[in-house]
Amino acid sequence: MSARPAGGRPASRLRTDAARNRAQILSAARGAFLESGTAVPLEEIARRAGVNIATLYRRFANRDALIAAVVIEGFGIALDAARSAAKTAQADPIAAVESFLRSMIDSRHLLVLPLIGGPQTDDPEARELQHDIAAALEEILAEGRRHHAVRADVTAVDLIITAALLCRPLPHLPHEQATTLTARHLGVFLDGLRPDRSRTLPRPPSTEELADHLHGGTAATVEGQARKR
Amino acid sequence: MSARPAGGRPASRLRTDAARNRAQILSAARGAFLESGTAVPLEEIARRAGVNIATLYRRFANRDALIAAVVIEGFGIALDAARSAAKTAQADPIAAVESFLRSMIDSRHLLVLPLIGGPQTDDPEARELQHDIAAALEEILAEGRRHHAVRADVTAVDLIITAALLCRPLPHLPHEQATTLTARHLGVFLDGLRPDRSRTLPRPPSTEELADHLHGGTAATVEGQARKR
Amino acid sequence: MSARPAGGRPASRLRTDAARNRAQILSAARGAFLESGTAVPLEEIARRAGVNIATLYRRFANRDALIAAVVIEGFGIALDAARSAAKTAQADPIAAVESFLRSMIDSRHLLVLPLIGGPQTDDPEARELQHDIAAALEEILAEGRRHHAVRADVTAVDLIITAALLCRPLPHLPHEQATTLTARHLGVFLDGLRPDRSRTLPRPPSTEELADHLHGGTAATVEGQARKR
Amino acid sequence: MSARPAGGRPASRLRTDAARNRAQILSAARGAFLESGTAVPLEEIARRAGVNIATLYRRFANRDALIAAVVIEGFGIALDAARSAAKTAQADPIAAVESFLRSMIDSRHLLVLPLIGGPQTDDPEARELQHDIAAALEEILAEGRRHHAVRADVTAVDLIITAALLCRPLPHLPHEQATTLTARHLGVFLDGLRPDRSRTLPRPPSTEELADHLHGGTAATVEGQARKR
DNA sequence: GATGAATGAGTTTTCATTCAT
DNA sequence: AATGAATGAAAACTCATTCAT
Repeated sequence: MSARPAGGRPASRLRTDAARNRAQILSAARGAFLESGTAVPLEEIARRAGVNIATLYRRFANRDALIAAVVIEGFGIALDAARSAAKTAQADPIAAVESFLRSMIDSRHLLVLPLIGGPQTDDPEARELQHDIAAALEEILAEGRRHHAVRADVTAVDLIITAALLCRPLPHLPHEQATTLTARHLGVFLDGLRPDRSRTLPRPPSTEELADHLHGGTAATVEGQARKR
Repeated sequence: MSARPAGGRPASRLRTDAARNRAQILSAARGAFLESGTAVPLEEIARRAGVNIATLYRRFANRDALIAAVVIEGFGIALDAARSAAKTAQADPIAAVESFLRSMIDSRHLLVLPLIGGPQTDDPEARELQHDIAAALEEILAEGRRHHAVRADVTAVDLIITAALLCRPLPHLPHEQATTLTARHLGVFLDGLRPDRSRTLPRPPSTEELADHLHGGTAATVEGQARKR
Repeated sequence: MSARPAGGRPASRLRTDAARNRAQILSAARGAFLESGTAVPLEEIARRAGVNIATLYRRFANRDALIAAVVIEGFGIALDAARSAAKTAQADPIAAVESFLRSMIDSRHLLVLPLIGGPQTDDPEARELQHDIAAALEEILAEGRRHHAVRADVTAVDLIITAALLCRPLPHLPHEQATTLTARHLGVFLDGLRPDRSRTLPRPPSTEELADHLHGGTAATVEGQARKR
Repeated sequence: MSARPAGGRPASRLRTDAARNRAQILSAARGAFLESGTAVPLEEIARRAGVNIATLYRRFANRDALIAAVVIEGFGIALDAARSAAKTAQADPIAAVESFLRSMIDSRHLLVLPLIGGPQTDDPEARELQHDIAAALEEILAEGRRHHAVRADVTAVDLIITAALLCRPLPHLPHEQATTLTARHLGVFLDGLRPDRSRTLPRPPSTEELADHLHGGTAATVEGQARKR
């Protein structure tokens, strides 16, 4: 489990009711982002949370801050999953990979597009979490390579990308079918992870090249945040 | 190749200049959607296209109509790719699958999220195109199964889903890196397609179950269209 | 009968098809004004008339010109009614008044608010028609006074005002009920026209005072043209 | 006097400043509707009221809501007038009718086309007010019939219609002349109300037939609201 | 003479954000 | 700390009017 509370920034100094408001706003934001994109009117989020818009603003300076908080929440969950999977890596590395990715898929409604595919945030806390996630995954892969259980040319970044691909919703499909189809894709992918591979993967970008982009930087979202407003 | 011009709806009865404007608007919309999401101000699209906003409205009744047109354009391209790949399926089915999926990735800037993952449209023309794409892919897979070149439990829908996953941009990454990482994911996936599979895929939804959703229905886009406005 | 064709400006020099277009536009305008007010989009009038908006503009320079034409058409009808009634004034003056006012009510869908209450126009032709109407009505009243059949303090302007009041639609009521209620009001009014009057009317504005306003001038419409656009 | 403040909807739960704004907007709307019709740009109303357009929208969801509020305000005034007149009915019924109708004319700038002739609203509050007005007028007429001071075939609806006819502005005429001419028409009408009538009125629509239309229903305004936009 | 097309100039409407209570 | 209220600034959408075919 991650050391910090999954919700992100310590809500320590908040009055009880204020803390409850904050949690409700985060939860409402998650749902609203999921249903209507990160460009939903903040007023709708406030309404869902049952608080006044001004209260939302007191808690989160602006839309970006709110997005960041939601993303960090998701990263916390992802980190928990990665570390949890890493603990089982010695016994069965590929099962650990599967466990991580399945866990990601199962809680993708909580993640709300964290990882790379999701809403932009350059919050330092988010960066740190991403770094820790990569480390845990690398640990799993190292174990896999040592046991010749996983093809050697796969990296932690590949797993993160895979998680990003799989977690993004297929908006036209009902949840259950989307889950099934995603699981099928994952099944094929996991089979492809075995070391008796038949094809060579293109050289991955170096970690350095990637570092900046894995985190902040300028984003070009396709379906994305659209206007920042 | 598809019979219809890749541009989608027959621009038949349009005056020459009007047809040119229409094409420019579509192209501008594609680019703008790609960069800023489908919620970009229509005025920016008009500006990019070098026409007045009212001209855009004369051609496309509203944002949804414009999105539908862009999607249909993308579906046309996807159909061309699927049919083109199907022609080579007899020689090497798995190469045909690879050809289709690479083609999708390479032209994802033209597709602008068509297939399942993309912006919603229930245009009947879009439905028809989706149906034709599925048919061409099924043809490839049938050939693959006959030659024992492709695992038997994979369906056309799996390929469509895969294309949808791979085509969606990783907004935080520069184009080149995104392409590389996507190609790596694809490499693993293709290896997983081989028939000597080690794991069983969950039962796919029946075509009937899927049919409705592959097309219209209620959408819940995450980063998606955001508010319809 | 009025000398000129009721349609207003002689459509003499128009090609046959152009003349037909002009008539269709006028008719469409009448209906549209009646249903949706004089601020209806001109494009809707064109659509109703089955012609292109540019054709409408070729025929009528702008909204005001179109309104004027419709009003003049109505004035022509009113003048016909007044003259027709005047012919019967000698036999029964008050019946002549009744005939005129009923005739106005019956054809109010053709009048589209001409007279004073209606859409503004300062077309000289309209002024002339108004003058002629007043003259015919005065003729009736003179006869009525001579026979002591009509109270002496009523003037042609009173009748015009009455026609204006009665012709304006009661938009919330179905046609039939509106007609009945208007007829009832008219009945009471006609009874009040008898010479054995019990009350004194306030002094009417002099013809000079009125002249300008009976015609053009600045208008302040209440439900009126609204924005000139 | 009516129990409710003439301003209509109880501004109860509004903050003091907000209530003041609301009143200013209503007043500005009344004036603007009067001068330029109910299709005036809402922005102009906001400007007159000295508030931002968004403030207007916060108070009134759209043009129709604003119109309804203005109409209700007018109905409140009309009800006050009717009840006030009813109190004097015993002494002189016809004077009470006159008092009501004159009162309507005098405050027609406050009414802004309430009653039947005016802008459409199907607000339940408006319906109730209309019903109460009719009741008060019927009371007057009953008294009149009892004293043989008013012809027996006249109903409350006739008086409402008369008020509607008289209150609608004659837009081409300056206020003073319009008032004089309206007063002259009223004079004749009142003389026609006397019981020694010479003509029979057409059968009035039953209250039931009328009920629905006196209130909501589909409207077809001539100069009216014009497009709803 | 007629029309498809284009556009400039509004108008309505919606938000993010700030302020005063 | 929470909220009702206000607002500036952007969009979306609509029209009258003109132009080129």
